[in-house]
Parts: sequence; C-alpha cells; structure tokens
Amino acid sequence: MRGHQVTIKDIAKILHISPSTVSRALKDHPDINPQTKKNVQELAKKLHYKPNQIALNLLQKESKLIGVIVPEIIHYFFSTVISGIEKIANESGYHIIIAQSNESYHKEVENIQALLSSNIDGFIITMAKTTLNFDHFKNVEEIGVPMVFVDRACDKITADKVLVDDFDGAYKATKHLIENGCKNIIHLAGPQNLDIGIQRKEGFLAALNDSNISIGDYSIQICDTHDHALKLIPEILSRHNNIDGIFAVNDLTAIGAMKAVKSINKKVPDDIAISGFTNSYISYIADPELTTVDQKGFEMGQHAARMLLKRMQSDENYGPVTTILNTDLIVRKSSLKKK
Amino acid sequence: MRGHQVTIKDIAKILHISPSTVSRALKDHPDINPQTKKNVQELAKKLHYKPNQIALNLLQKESKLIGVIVPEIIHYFFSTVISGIEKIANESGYHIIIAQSNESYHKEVENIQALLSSNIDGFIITMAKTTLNFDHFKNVEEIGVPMVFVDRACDKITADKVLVDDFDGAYKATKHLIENGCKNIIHLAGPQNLDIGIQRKEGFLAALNDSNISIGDYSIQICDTHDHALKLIPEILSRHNNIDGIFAVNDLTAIGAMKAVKSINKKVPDDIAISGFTNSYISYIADPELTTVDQKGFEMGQHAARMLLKRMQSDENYGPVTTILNTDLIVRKSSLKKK
DNA sequence: ACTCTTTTCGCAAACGTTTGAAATAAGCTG
DNA sequence: CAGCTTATTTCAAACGTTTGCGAAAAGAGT
Repeated sequence: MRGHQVTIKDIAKILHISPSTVSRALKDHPDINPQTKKNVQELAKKLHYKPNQIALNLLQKESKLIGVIVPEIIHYFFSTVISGIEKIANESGYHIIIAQSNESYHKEVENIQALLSSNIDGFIITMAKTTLNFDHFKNVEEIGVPMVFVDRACDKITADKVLVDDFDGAYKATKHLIENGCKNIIHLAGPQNLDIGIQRKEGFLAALNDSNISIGDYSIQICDTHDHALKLIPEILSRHNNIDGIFAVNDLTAIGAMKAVKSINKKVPDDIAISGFTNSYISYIADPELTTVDQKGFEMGQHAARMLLKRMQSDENYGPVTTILNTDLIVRKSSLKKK
Repeated sequence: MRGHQVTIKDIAKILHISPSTVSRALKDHPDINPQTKKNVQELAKKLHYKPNQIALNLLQKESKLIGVIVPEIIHYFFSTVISGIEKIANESGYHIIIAQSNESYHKEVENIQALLSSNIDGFIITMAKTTLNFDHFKNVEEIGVPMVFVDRACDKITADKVLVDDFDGAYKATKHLIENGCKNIIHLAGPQNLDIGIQRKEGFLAALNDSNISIGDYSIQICDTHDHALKLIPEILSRHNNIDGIFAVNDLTAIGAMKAVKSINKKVPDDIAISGFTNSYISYIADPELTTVDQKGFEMGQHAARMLLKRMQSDENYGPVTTILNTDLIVRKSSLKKK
C-alpha cells in the first residue's frame, strides 16, 4: 500500500554512480566532485529523498527511542512526567514510546520484553503497584540497557532514580495544617508496601510529634481512593467528632474526603481543613480549592530524561545516581481556617 | 556502554552451524534436524536470545510503530484516546510513539516531520486548535503513509476519520436540561473555527428550537476554559437573573461555571442546572457530580487504531472512511432539579 | 619517461535477519 | 554400483546505509 520510498540506490542508478558516492555526496564529503555533489543533491531534493532511519538504526545499533513505562497515563501526575520526558528527549533527537502497565505486574513484564525487542535505547519506568518480583528489571540491567526509575523506585536494582521528598512534603503539609489551627488531624494513607505510602505517613507522624500532638489509634487510615474516602470519612467523623484536619496521600482522596465532609454539613476548611498531595489540576478545580503538595511531575520527567541521556552517552560505567527533588506546599483555601 | 545483544550469528558460531540453520531452527522449520533444533532452542533460551526488531523492520520495510500526535496528554480525553489506541495496537504487535503538539501548529509540523523520518508505519492525529494550514498532512498523504484523524478532522485531507456525534450529544444534553425544568439556558461555546465548537452549538440551538424556547442574544457565550467561566458567569447572571441552566462545551468549563454559580450563593442544580461535555473524571469529582456527555475517548482510540491497521494491511486503495460514534448522556446530580 | 601525489570514485564488508536455491551426505532401489 | 530420493545444511542475496581501503585517472615534479 505504501509507495516506494526513494533510496540511495535509486539515486545511484539514475545517475549511473555507486551508492557510496551518493551517500558521500549527500553529506558533503570532501572526496566528492562538486559537480557530482550538485547532481546528487538536486536529484535527492527533487525526489524527496529521506534517509531510511531503520537502516541507520541497524547500522548504528541505536533506535533513538526511549521506552517509557508508566502505570496509567490518565493520571495527571504521570502525564506531566511524560511531558517532561518528551521535552528533553526531543531536544536531543529522541522520541518516546509509551506503554502502560495499568498497575499490573504482568503487563509490565510484557511491555519490557516487547520494548526490548524493539531495540529501545533506554528505559524510564515507574513501577506498577503490584510489582514484587524484579527479574524483568534485572534482565534489562544484564543486557545493559540503561534505565531510570521515576517516583517509585526499586532497591534491588542498581539504576538511576528520580524521587521526590515524600517525607518532607508530608511533613510540610501536616505542619501547615497544625499552624492553621488543626489539633486533631487524621491521615488517609497509601498502601504500606510502597515507599511513597510509608514516607508520607512518616512525614505526617513526624510533624505531629514535633508539635507534641498526640496520635490516636484512628489517626492513620489506609485509604487512597476518592470513593473509599467518600465512604470512610462520615463513618470516622461520627465516631471522632473533634477531628479538624485531614491530610490525604493524594489529591483524589482528599477531594473524596472533602465531598464527604460537606455532605454531613461540616464546612471546609473552618470545621475541617484538608490537604492533598500531588497538585494535580483537580486540586485547583475543587471547591474550595485544595491545598496540596506539588509533586513536580514535569520536573521529575525532565530530570529522568536528562539522567538517561547522560547514561546513554557515557562510556564509563559510573555508579547509580539517585536524585531527590524537593516538594512545594501549595496553599489554597481548603486549609485556611478563618478562626 | 550497552552490552552486546545475543544474535543469531552468536548462536551459530557457538554451535558451529550457519546462521540460516539457526534462524530456521528457531522457527521450527521442518527441514531442520530435531537434535539441531533442540540444541539451538536451548542455547537461545539460555542466552536470552531476542530477535533484533530493527533488522526485521529493515527486511520487512516496516517499523511496527504508530505515530500518535495529540494536543496534550494531560487532558483526560486524549489520554483515554491514547489508551484505546495502545490496546488495539499492542494486540497486533505495534507500539505507539507519542508526540504532543501543545495545540501549536508549529510543533505539529515538527512532530510529523520527525516521526516520518523515524519510518513510522502510520499516523493517528488530533489536530491542534491553531492548525489552519494543512500542507504537512498533504505531505504525509503524498508519501503514502496512512493516517487517521480523531475527534478533530480536516476537510481538505482525504483520510480516515473517527468523530463523535457532537451535534447529537449537545442536543441530548440540552434537551435533558429542558426536560428537567430549565427555561432559560445559556451555552458556553468553544471556538467557532473548530468543528466541535460549531456542532455543539448547533445541537444546543436545535434542542431549544425543537422545544420552542426563544434564544436571547446572550444565549451563546464563547467561553471554553475553567477560569473564563469563573469570571464570566457572575457577570452574566447579574445581567440575566432568570438563567436557570448552563450547557458548557466541556467539563472543565462546566465546573468553572458551577463554582461561579455557587460563589454567588445560587444552588446547583435547583437554581441553575448544569451539563458539561466529555465525561472526564473531574465530572465525577465535582460537587455536585456533573451531568455530561460521554465522548468515548477510549472507543474512539480503539476505532482509530483498527481503521489504521486495516488501512495499513490492505493493498487496495479504498476511499476514506469516516466513522461517527454515538455519545451517551450521563445524568448526574448537577442537572436534576428537585421539584 | 618515471615516480609521486592528488582527486574522484567504487568495492566490499558490516549491521541482524530471512529465504530460495544449491550443496552435501546418506540411504534406498533395481 | 549407478541413479535416485530424502534429510539436512549452507550459500548468497536482500533490506538501506555507512565507511575503510583500494583503484583509476590525471596532473605535477624530476
């Protein structure tokens, strides 16, 4: 179906010269007669000659492609990460192939295999939540394809990593709630098998500790989805009527909590102040606008891409680098009590 | 830096046989001695042999890559489209390269050129809002690379298209508002140089017409962002106090309007009912949850990928196909007045 | 007229794989 | 044992491009 692409051979045949001469003429090699050069270049332009990247890739053993594997691109955070990667990659003539794991270990393995055989030059990966076995990463490591982990890292693998200071972000958000008058804050926590779940919880606890606020047995609730928060919050509030602050592990959960609070006729932030984590655009869309911790997806993506490019271009095998980015607390109305 | 990938030649050398024998042994060719087959296959497995896709691509003159160009993946709609494409593409052994135009004509042209020279097998494209010149698409057409447009089409180019019935979706949403007691609805419309802007407006007008509702000079407002709605709505409501319904061209704008309405102490939906368009997840996150028109991004993506695959695999050059998908009205609380 | 240099070009190999055709060796038939 | 079949393997070309090296031709110097 596809029309025959013009090749160097075609040009060579027409001009009755050899392919090598055409190749050199096209790249202005000094060995070539100016007249020949002119002939070749003119014909190439006329025929819309485009070098065949596949052939070049085969020759140079590189594809100028970066494989990006993320759980789900519909999540704001991951799409900003991707945008950051794309920007830096494009600047260096690379393109990105995107594959989604949908948080499935199985799909992740499959994607890695598939992209490996596409001769990807490097990987940027955010692990799936369900990934507990790391053989597929080990495999990548053995083959020698450079790899950078973003946001969710894996201890078992020696690879570059870009993380965000989850502990500090959680600490800042919690501290902020306390400073705004909250005396009884609960944390809606993420899964405790993931580092981000642990770190954000620890940051929360540290902030309470530093302010000498006692921690109840209900202070930590494992709850990291909008719908779960919607159900859980009214239940908890009915049992602990004096809760006046909520720090959620992500924005969606925070907003679920916000809706729940409003549904039982409590006011946000005056009765209960709320902070999320991520700074996705729904935090801005929420009513009242949501205080949150900026997770800097775009910067993380850019950083990851730069690390990968450096690794790919370097000959020496320097040790793995881990970069931890700072978070910013974004204060909006959901946490500012009038008092 | 990259470790040597195991090739057929390596296996051949180790086993002291020829590459062709190895190749055939790996694909269970009947000509090969069972013992040889076994040796080869075992060694291949042991060495983690993976066929080099680039070499295959060169041989078969295809890259098994589909170029996807969308305005911005952070938008829920586009990320669902991409997911749909990815699913179908993967099923047929294809991968997708994603490039964003950021709604910029310039970036769009650049992306097309770059992906073309990567020997993409086909394109799936949603035009940028600012694209008014179509030479780059013409170019793709001439070269003979198949191309499918999604959501936003271009009349000047003969290519397959997947659209959504914007008119009907808008009609249904408006009709629904009317049936729920709205007597004075305004439409926050998209840019009128884009087909979706026009169609949704026309659907809105048709529904009003069919219900014999008169149309004021203020009934159509060009306004398609959250922030714009936030400013515009209080202003309009102060001038036209009897407005009791808003149909917005997209969910974000609808939610901006919703926040504005609430900010001047009117109730949604009782005072003013609201409907959006897209059915992004923010419509579910909104408070009250937003009635909207499901634009079926995932289905559109799947459909586009199928059309592209069909086109790529077909030898004959059948005329361009346009598929128009139906929309679904998703009724939620924002439009259900009590009475 | 001889060698030496310069200019310009082509040959051939390489990248990893597939595949039609040819080659080899062994076994079988009559 | 000549001729034939069958089983198994290798050769060589092909995909499009690059590149080291050699070759041819022309000019320069002695």
